[in-house]
Amino acid sequence: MREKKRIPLISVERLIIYRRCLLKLKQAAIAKISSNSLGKLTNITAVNIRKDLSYIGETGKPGFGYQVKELIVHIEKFMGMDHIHKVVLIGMGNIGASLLNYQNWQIRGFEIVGAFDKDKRKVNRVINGVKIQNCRRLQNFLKKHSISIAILAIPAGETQKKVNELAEFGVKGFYIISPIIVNVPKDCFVEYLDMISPLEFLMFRIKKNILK
Amino acid sequence: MREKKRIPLISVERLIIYRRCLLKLKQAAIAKISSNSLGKLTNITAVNIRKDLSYIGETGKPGFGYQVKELIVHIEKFMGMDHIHKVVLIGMGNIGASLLNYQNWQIRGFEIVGAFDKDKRKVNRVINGVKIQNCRRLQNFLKKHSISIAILAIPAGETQKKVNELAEFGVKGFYIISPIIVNVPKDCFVEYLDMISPLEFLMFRIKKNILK
DNA sequence: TCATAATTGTGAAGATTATAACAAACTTTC
DNA sequence: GAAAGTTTGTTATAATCTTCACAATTATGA
Ligand SMILES: NC(=O)c1ccc[n+]([C@@H]2O[C@H](COP(=O)([O-])OP(=O)(O)OC[C@H]3O[C@@H](n4cnc5c(N)ncnc54)[C@H](O)[C@@H]3O)[C@@H](O)[C@H]2O)c1
Ligand SMILES: NC(=O)c1ccc[n+]([C@@H]2O[C@H](COP(=O)([O-])OP(=O)(O)OC[C@H]3O[C@@H](n4cnc5c(N)ncnc54)[C@H](O)[C@@H]3O)[C@@H](O)[C@H]2O)c1
Repeated sequence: MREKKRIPLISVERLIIYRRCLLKLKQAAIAKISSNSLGKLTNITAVNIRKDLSYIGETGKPGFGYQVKELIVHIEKFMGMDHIHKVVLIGMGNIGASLLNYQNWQIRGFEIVGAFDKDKRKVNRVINGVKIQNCRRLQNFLKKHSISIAILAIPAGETQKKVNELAEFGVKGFYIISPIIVNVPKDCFVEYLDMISPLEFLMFRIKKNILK
Repeated sequence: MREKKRIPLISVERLIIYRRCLLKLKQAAIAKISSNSLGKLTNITAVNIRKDLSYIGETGKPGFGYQVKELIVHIEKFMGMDHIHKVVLIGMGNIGASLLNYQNWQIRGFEIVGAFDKDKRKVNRVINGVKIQNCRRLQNFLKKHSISIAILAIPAGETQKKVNELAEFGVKGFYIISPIIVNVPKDCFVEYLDMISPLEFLMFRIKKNILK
């Protein structure tokens, strides 16, 4: 038999959407769903969904569909969401504070265990039960709690510097909330969030009348 | 001659990145750049960049590269960023307030001209020079300023309802800042921002050691 | 129980996107 | 001003991703 191809990353991105949607179904006490119905809820074609799910192993029953709870577990297992991952948050301005106030971290698989800022006026303030710390404590904190993921919500101009520093402290994953692209050491991983570009993209689609 | 193919939307997403990067270069008084250097700055291959740019017409000079300022103008023209687009912001919680406090709207091509919340305690408060209004005023406001784009930063459960309402008021573009997928009328456009999924995706890549 | 309907999983085909290869155009250097 | 070096734009090729088509499996209902 030919070797099974690795799942495309774009399928993984959709798995995240499926899971998000399935969690809502579970909450609504809906026990089963077909690829067709899930497609209606996510605006993804049914066959695309089935193909995506086929990468993570058989999960459905012909003539029936998918057990919602089972499928959630299956996706989580595949994605390595076997436990709550601890992360630190750097930069407690508008976005940093918002993220710290976010109420659904657990369900998404994360916990913010440390919040840091370089501004002394913000240090020691408590947001949503987490005390903001001085950045000087970062190195020790990361070591003590063996954290390897950081969310950076600081000005774009500060970001590369901070990434370098954190990489030295052993951070392997960076989630950058700034409109900037950074360089990371070869064994590190980085993802970006530019909150404005989807709006620019939307504008373009409206102007050119591209409904997708 | 064969008809020129329409630009792929994925190329448009990259155009947005190029522009963002070029604006920084311009600010740093850098006048020219090659596809190669731009590739280093954006982590996109040079040939991919040239291909993307070829969709919007010839813009570079062989043996030289691109004029930064020219290229910015060219991209903006192509994308229809010929003026500042006015948008309204619905939901003045953590994210809504952050967005209203964002300092670079103009450079990204937008202006938030109205902010709305249903919570009476928030109404009439002023953030960054914009007074928060009661949602009841939405319809008139949209009409008066002929706004057709709304950013929704309200709880996921409220979003579909609000979209329906806004669509009736003539809004054509929706930027949804919630982990939810909505239905819009056929002639409407929607883009999403889920702030957490990139982090889930990052986690997956770390676990499976996928450096991209 | 058997026919009919629903639904999955997947190989093959089709569509889209990225990369390679290279001629043409421009710059720099001697 | 000719030769060498850059860099673009584009065609051809390769890789990736989506959709089609359909056999296989399960549920439903007469
Ligand atoms: N606010 C928005 O809606 C919005 C929208 C789009 C993009 N962004 C981007 O998100 C990022 C954060 O935005 P924001 O509005 O929260 O900014 P902000 O200015 O409100 O907060 C930045 C925080 O980072 C802290 N900081 C700065 N340098 C630091 C360092 N080296 N180490 C630790 N902390 C440091 C500051 O003290 C401040 O508290 C920025 O890059 C911004 O461009 C924000
Ligand atoms: N805060 C975060 O970091 C974060 C992270 C990920 C996702 N999100 C999502 O972003 C959205 C907004 O998050 P937030 O933290 O700003 O929420 P929030 O609760 O702080 O703010 C929501 C605001 O919307 C207002 N509102 C509610 N219903 C409304 C309606 N029908 N019309 C007008 N206003 C209404 C509320 O009064 C409130 O001011 C949510 O869907 C949330 O899940 C937030």
